[in-house]
Amino acid sequence: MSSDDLPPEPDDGIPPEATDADRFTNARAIRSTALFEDYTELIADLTEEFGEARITDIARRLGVTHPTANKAVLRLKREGLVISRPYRGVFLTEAGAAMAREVKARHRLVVRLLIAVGVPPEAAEMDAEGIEHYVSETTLKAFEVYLDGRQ
Amino acid sequence: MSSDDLPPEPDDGIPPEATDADRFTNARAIRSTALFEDYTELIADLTEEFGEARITDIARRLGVTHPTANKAVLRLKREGLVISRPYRGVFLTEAGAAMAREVKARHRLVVRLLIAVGVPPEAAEMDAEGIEHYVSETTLKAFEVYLDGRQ
DNA sequence: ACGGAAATGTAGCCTGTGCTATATTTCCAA
DNA sequence: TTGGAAATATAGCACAGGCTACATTTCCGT
Ligand SMILES: [Mn+2]
Ligand SMILES: [Mn+2]
Ligand SMILES: [Mn+2]
Ligand SMILES: [Mn+2]
Repeated sequence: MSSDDLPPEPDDGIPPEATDADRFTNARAIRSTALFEDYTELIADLTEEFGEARITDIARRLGVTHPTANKAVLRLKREGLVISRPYRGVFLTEAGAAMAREVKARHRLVVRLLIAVGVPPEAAEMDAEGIEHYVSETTLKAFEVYLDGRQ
Repeated sequence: MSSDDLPPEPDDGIPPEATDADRFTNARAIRSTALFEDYTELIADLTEEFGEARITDIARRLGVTHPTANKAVLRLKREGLVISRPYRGVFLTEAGAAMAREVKARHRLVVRLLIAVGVPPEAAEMDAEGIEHYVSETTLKAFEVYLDGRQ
């Protein structure tokens, strides 16, 4: 993103560990996509429930005003994640649907893992809404293995 | 924050579950403090290492430019988390130090738990940088219990 | 069929968080 | 001691993501 993906480092035998800056830069990058992930997941839910996702419903479920939801949908549109016509519902594109599926899977897995290690379901749901966005593919796989390994 | 803390709900026997909007609103609130948490934690680290935290070091470790770090420090100052004089180092106030301690404890606990369930240490460190901010007190307690309950 | 209510859109404001370019200050080595 | 390099500050731009106020469109009950 900012510097090279993984600077080769002069061959001094030291493994190219992730530096502090790498970690923070990674977290910042994720932060900027987290909102889109929540929107696509929610739009998928609403579409399943009602056949379409209306701006008002999106706004209410997210706890924001509708102008805020409307603006976000414009950004989603610009990114090719949704399509919509004025005064009509919002629908996911293939890319948007793919993101929704991916996020939903992550969401469920995080909740399951939290509950498995003893977190009360209510707290697990609450915390997962933020955590889900920061769980890497590697970590996700580890969660799966852990959850499978205890039937 | 936005509406009441927990609306009592007309006494219909239904337990006042956290609604979707509550979860998203919670996540948004946390998102706005996550940056401060990272700064205070980092300033504590630098102060321990070098006796003070210089803007340049803060910026480098976070992977941002120094004007960005400088502006953030102004906000931290306004919030009473740090003190600093122009062209000098940045120091935590008591409130800032308290936040740093709290965040660092959370950070370590999250990393430990991730590793305990099988996440590779490298990935655990990376993901924890984002996850740490979204782990509630309840979840943290559960992590402690889980980690203690295995030797 | 139509008129008011509900939904949606738009304008415009604010703050946060990033950046580059430039000015100022401090520090250090000759 | 002093001049250039390094560090820090400031100005100003951009965009995200909140909000309120107001305009427009759609929907629905009479
Ligand atoms: Mn979420
Ligand atoms: Mn989610
Ligand atoms: Mn962090
Ligand atoms: Mn941290």
